[in-house]
Amino acid sequence: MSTTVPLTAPEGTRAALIAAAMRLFGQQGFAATSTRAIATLAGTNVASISYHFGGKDGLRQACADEFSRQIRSAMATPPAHILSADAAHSQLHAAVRRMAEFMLGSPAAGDMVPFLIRELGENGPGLTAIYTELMEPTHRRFCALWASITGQAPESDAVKLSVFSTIGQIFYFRMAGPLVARRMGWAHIGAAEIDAISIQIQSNLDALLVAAERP
Amino acid sequence: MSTTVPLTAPEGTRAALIAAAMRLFGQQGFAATSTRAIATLAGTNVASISYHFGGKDGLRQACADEFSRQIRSAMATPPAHILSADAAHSQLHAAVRRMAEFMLGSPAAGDMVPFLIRELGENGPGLTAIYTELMEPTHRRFCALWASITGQAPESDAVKLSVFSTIGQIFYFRMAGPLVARRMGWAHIGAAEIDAISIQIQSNLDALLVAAERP
DNA sequence: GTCTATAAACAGATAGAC
DNA sequence: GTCTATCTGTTTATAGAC
Repeated sequence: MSTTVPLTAPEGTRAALIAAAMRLFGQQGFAATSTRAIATLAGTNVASISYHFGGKDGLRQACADEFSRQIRSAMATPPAHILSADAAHSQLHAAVRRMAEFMLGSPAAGDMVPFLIRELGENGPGLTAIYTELMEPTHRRFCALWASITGQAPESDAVKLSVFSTIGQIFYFRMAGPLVARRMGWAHIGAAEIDAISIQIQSNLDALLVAAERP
Repeated sequence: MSTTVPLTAPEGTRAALIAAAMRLFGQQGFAATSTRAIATLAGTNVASISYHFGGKDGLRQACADEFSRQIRSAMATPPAHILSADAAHSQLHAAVRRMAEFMLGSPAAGDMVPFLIRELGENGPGLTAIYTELMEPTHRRFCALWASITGQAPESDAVKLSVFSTIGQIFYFRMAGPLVARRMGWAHIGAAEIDAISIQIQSNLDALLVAAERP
């Protein structure tokens, strides 16, 4: 059913294995994916997995590392100096919108978002690297923007939980996508549907910000 | 690490198998769980799985059915007639709070919530039954309450997405629990932490309702 | 209905040729 | 570095005794 997007241009067996594993882990989950299937998709043999990564677990970790690496290079971290409330508001909106479109519009994200979702659902070992290198900085930056808007303390529990609430909506709509589509009467989740969800999340964000400004 | 709660009082091999499978599927996922482990935990033999359920897949479906059955009997569906905005507001708050505590405070929910989370993450076949028998009615009821409060059309896209946004937060805090705890500096998610999350979600709910009332 | 024993396929890891 | 062949253990499913 998924459009058979070709794997990333193979620059060596090692990279091909990571690309193949990321796709299959994301589609079927870690336990359900055999090393043989990975090797076949990568155009190589099973033994190369042990050679390059020490085993299936090592390949999983390598996928998580590659995930963090690609996302970090894709998301240039802006300076995020002290901002006016209005500027922070625009930045936060843009960031949330970008994340929503990235998470929901998988074609752009390739095989990485399904992999992340699986790893999150399975509480995989790769999450530690992804957390420290990607999630924690992102969340911290969102909190800083949030605080610039509402005047709250950036690292207060209230701000942290509010940011999690917003990010959580994005993740939920991604994970429960099929169920949401069914309830909404959507045949599938295309550009229009992603737009509707994204707008809803941004509207929710504003509602939360307004409430936080007037406590 | 998890407190070794005894399985539900074994009333026959069939029930014991379902209880054991629900726990192991929830803890490790479907693919990572062997039929032998299930049979051992259930105090029976592997062959009984094929006998009673036709195979591992049949057992998974039986778990999903049992899940829906238990939740439906636990959640008596109130009449939900036409309500004043205030009454609807109280009911919606109570319902969201109950769901949050149920989803986050797993001991009360036993092995069912982890199973549901796994099934959701894996997009398992059991979800169809769970959706039609549990999620759809619940979501519909929430929408009705929401509409009674804001005056919107109960089955409008805006209301449906708003309800999903609220429910989604609960699911996210459950799924990403370990990550959230780490960022919050929580050693674990106990009663106090569940309370903090629940209060946050209810506060978010109010913010969304206020925004919906004044468009 | 329950169980033991076994079948047949598959898993991940590795030895060793090239 | 890459590959074939193989080892060892495990998987689900089933045959057949009780």
